[in-house]
Amino acid sequence: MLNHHVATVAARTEAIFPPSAISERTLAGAFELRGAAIHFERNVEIYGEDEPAEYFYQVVSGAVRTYKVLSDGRRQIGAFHLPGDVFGLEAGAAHGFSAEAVTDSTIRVAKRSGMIALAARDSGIAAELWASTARSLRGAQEHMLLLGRKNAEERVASFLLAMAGPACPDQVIELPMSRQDIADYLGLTIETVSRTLTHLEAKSAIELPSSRRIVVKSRASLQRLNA
Amino acid sequence: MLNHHVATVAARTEAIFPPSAISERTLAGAFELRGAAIHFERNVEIYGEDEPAEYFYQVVSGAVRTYKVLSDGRRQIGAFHLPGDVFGLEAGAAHGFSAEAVTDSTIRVAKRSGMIALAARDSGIAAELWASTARSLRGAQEHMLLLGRKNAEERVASFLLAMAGPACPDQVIELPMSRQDIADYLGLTIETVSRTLTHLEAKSAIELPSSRRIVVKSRASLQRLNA
DNA sequence: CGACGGCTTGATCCGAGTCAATCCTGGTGG
DNA sequence: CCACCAGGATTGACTCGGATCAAGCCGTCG
Repeated sequence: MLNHHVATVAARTEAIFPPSAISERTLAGAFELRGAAIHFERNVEIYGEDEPAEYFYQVVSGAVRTYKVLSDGRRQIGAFHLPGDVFGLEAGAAHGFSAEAVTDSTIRVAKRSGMIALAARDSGIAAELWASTARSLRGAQEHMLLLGRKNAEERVASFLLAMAGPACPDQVIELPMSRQDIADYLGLTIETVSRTLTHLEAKSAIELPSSRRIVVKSRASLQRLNA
Repeated sequence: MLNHHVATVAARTEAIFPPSAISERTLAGAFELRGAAIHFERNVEIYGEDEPAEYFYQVVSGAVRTYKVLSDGRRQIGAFHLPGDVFGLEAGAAHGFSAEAVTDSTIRVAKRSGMIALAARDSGIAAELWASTARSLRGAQEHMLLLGRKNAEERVASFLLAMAGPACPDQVIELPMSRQDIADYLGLTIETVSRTLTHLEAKSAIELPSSRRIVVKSRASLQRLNA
């Protein structure tokens, strides 16, 4: 989802409440209290499609990709989850897609049954659970527009703007994911992603000091591509 | 979403409870009691993107499309909603996408604020609200895979199988939507949709007695295209 | 009966995919 | 500290699936 919003909520929660005063009255707080923090190494599976959904997850550090694959191996990444993001919120009994660590990541894990019981008692938690799912849905809607109707240049520009977050001149983006991940997220091939980045550099919209680092030189020209 | 599941829940609810005994303990029941049924004519907007989200909606009869458009008019339909389906469930204050009636439709409308208040009191309602949103998210995930990674023939086959619902030999599909709607749902052009249908007919997977009616002759050959 | 809108069909084009070399570059071991 | 190596990234040549442009067709409704 590339959602920075949840991250700030989590950070704020930690800032306001010293550890001993963390409350279960918020989703982030509930994760703090009930969740074990587990470390996953790069490219390790967190859960697989159709596995029973036993836990809910929150990224503490690192990055996670959620995706589906066709039987012949074609992969579509639905979202990247960054620190603070909650994922794996299944209402049904089984996961609808798989999740893997993009980089070495720390993930807080909370029992689904416990969280649901908590939500049944506390309507505030229930509301946050719902809101978080609705936020994911909104991201998915936006992404369907990209996948169904945008060309390669527009897709890459949208991705860069989402990764860049709030405006800031000469912003440096540190990409946690490979070109293959970006391609599978944008519904393109690595070659097209690479060519498009090179092309954007030629137009001096961005700079590419290294393959995992991108400098946004002209946010405006990226935005123009977003229609 | 082409979700037949919710439809059956609604139908069951009506079957079990005579009107006077309808309970607010279920989402469908809450819609029954609190929702006004409104008629929308073909192609009429139900709500627009970025409008304040004042209501939740449930299809009683007809069909609804939810979609986003780019500034130059390119349109992506995220889901079709059939009788029983709930849509427009926004956790935020504004709608993230637009909704229009595909055909003349009756829509039950319930005040968002009332429904949220009800969910705060009744955790069962809260759970259903969340489950309904999660179901939409799952549909969106599936659709991202289609839009990002399937070819034209696979897209059309997936669509036909989703519209056909549970197996049944020589099943006749009555399409409520135009070729343009199908194209905008599948991320294709009308020409490609039309050609692909003709091609599937040539392979005797389907028959096309009229443009809004499709007979599934070989579910197996459609499924083979689904990978 | 004619006209209009939605659908189909055909011809051609083009953007992204495929296939095939390189080219880094970051990590390793000497 | 430097040379080497492997895997990811870039670049190029060519192909191809679906878009575009352009007629017709057909069913419906006045």
